[in-house]
Amino acid sequence: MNLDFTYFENGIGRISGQLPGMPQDRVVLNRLFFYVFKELDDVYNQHLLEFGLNSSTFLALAMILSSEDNRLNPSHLSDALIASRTNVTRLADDLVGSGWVSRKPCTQDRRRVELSLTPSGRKLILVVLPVIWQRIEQQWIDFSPAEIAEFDRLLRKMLEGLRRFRVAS
Amino acid sequence: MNLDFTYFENGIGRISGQLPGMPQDRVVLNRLFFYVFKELDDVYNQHLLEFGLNSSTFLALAMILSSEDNRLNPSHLSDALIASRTNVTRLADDLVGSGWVSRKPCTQDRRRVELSLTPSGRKLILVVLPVIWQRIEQQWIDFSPAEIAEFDRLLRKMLEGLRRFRVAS
DNA sequence: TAAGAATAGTTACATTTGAAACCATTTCTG
DNA sequence: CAGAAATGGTTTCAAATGTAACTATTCTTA
Repeated sequence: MNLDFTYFENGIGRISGQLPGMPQDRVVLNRLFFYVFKELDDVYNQHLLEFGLNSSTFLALAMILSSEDNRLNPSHLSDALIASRTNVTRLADDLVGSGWVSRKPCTQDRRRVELSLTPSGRKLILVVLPVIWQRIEQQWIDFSPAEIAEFDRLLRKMLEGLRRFRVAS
Repeated sequence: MNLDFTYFENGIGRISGQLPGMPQDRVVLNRLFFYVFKELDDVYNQHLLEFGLNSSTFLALAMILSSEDNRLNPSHLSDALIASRTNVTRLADDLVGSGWVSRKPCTQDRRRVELSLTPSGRKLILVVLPVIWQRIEQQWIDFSPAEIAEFDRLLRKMLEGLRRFRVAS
């Protein structure tokens, strides 16, 4: 797949020449976002493949590791991953099937389930995390701390703008 | 689906307290990106629904409109949309089925196909574009021109960092 | 405290998308 | 110029993910 942004930019430029009223810089910005996201997702899935993981399974393991007492409900995982509960059920099936996670009923609330890392799952994520962190540092190596802080600020501001902008449901 | 970023941030904070060496600000930045993207995609799909469109069909119509002579090959569309040729075939099927696009064989190169807007497709996209532009302006209303320019610069810089970082294929 | 509402997880079904294989055509190259 | 390689489009198959319906349990409230 070709990830050349110029196809889009040229098109947008031609429309802007024909029709008045396009907020061109912001249209480009929204679209640029798709390109960067696509690349980000692809690149990390590539890097995780060598460990038998993808961004969902990796993040799930990391979130269970980060939980108190090594226990996490599927619903919380669903929130942390921005994934449907359906998908988290399936994800848990996979992780249990791979022997990285155990699934036990919760005694306090019998509707719930508790996901925990098995020793093998814990070992895996503790190997993978430092490798991924190193690569994240590589990825951002040309950014100054000030640029990183500003990027963070702009992203959160964009998120707020989008939420205000949601269609009422 | 809950789009609360704090689930992730809390988890990442706990891991950082346990394991040394996490570039926390950049880890958060990468993840924040997923959240913003998800929201962006959702919101615009919501807004396009009232016209019977989604972000793919909308962008396809816009790209054909922007093409020279109102003609565009599926392959070019695939590049502009960052979508597989498989998917563009299907997209074209839909658009032709809805009566918005016509599909004709190309006389110069008989491997190719030419997608053009029908009068009805042209009418639709000319109605939708100004509406969407207005909403994009709303979405970005709190951003100064300097912030927009800086955001653009940072996104392109991030894209470059990611491309250098790709696994050799 | 009993009935209704809400929550947790799963299942069945549908949607979206891409990879790989395939055919037709065009371009490259020895 | 003939065979090999590349390109354009489609089809087949598979992977990923979501919605809605469903069961079991817990919470709310009249």
